[in-house]
Amino acid sequence: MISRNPSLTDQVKAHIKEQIVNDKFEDGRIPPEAALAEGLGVSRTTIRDALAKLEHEGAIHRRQGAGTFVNKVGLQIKSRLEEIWSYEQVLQDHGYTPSVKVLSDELLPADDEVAEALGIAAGAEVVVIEKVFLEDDEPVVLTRNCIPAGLFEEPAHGRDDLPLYEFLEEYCDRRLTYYVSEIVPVAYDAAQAKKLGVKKGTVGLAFIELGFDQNNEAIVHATSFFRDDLLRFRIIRRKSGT
Amino acid sequence: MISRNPSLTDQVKAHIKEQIVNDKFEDGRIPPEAALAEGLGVSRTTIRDALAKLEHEGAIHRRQGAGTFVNKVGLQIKSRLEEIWSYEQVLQDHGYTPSVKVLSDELLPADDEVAEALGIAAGAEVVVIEKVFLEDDEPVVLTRNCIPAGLFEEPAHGRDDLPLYEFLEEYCDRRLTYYVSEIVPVAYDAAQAKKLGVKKGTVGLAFIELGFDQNNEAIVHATSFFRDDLLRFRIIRRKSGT
DNA sequence: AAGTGGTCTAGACCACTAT
DNA sequence: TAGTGGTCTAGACCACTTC
Repeated sequence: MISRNPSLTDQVKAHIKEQIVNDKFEDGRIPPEAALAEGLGVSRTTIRDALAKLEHEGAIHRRQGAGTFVNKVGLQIKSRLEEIWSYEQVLQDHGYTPSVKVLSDELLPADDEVAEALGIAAGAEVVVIEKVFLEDDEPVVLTRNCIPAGLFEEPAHGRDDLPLYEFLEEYCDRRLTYYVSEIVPVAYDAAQAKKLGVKKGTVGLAFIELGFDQNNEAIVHATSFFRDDLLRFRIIRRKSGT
Repeated sequence: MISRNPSLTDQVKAHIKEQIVNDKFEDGRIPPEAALAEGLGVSRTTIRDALAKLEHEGAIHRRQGAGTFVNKVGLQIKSRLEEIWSYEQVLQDHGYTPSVKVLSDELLPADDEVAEALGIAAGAEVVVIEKVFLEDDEPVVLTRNCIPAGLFEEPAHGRDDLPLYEFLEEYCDRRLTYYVSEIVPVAYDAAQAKKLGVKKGTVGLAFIELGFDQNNEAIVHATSFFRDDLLRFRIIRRKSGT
């Protein structure tokens, strides 16, 4: 029936997700795992892996002994904090048509905090790209990315408007795999407020984060500032055997 | 070797985690899955499930073809946003010795927002418990929980200082299984500032959230306010095939 | 070429829920 | 008691990294 890559599990997941969003399951009840497995000609393990992913992102709810059900509340959640990858995508998910404006793209000596986080010498050069994401000329997100200059094999001319992970893949040959993000409430200073189109002192959310590549090396220090009146983040918090 | 409950997977996970934190693996390299499976007398699936959980919480890093490694950065993260369950635990993880003070415990008519979120009639009665969590008499977290009065089989006398999930299990016979949380930056008003021991207008983080039970029913509406100078949240953000 | 993690299968049994 | 999801096994093959 199906080809590899994306994996069988991901194809099954997409298949079930599609049926969910198109409301194909009566009473919000999803068929038993055994029935799904037989119906799609795959093993129950594959079905379970797909359902586990759907449950994790809040689309379904499973109860041992009872069954698997569509989770209406979870389906409504846009911009799940732990899954944010590109701000263009976040804005699109909110129904906006996003655009991006590069405010600056400079080679600067790293300040101490950034240098330590990236594991480079204090004062070593970093490429600093400042961007703002807008919808209909209204700023929603302001970002500042610092990338060690040593990572570049050649100067990156003019493509600094690319999503960061594409930019890093293109010019540094590194794949961004995860961020460790600190969530900080801030009152915007004059400079930030101007770039975000709000009054000085307006309250907003900031991410201070470090991005790592496939070899678990820190490759980017990023700070992002958000318009709380235009974009809010949600997250599903579960009990977990830490 | 081992008994069920906690599951084999969780026992294996705890076993490996212990070796990680005690630095038993040379060069931060974790043995191949096949070796772990043979060594512990379990199947490779069980090992993989345990490693998947450890990777998800940031303790390890896996690379196809290369191996499995200890993730020093991830290990240092306390208070991972998506895993917070009791604030006592959060404060303990930060090395504080927490205490809790109940500010109020009343039966009130629900306001419209809370009533709609909980799916009860506007003005229906809710039990409202306001608590503050402290370390050395210094407030760190302020919470306000609203529980539909109809969930109580008997009045809950005096045990409102219990962690919320224990309280709900004890008096309402419901197990809190997950929260959907909205993350909001705020400037504290006079009343909030006084309870948190900060100046009016201080910036902080708030959670506005809805807690669900094992049957996916909303059972509690909660708001929490934090002292940003004493407690910060972190999260690992990964690419995920949504 | 050897060794690693990633995907998938087929099947067994357990724990829990409904009726 | 029947049916559901949860755990675990043993084994096959694939994709990728390392040497």
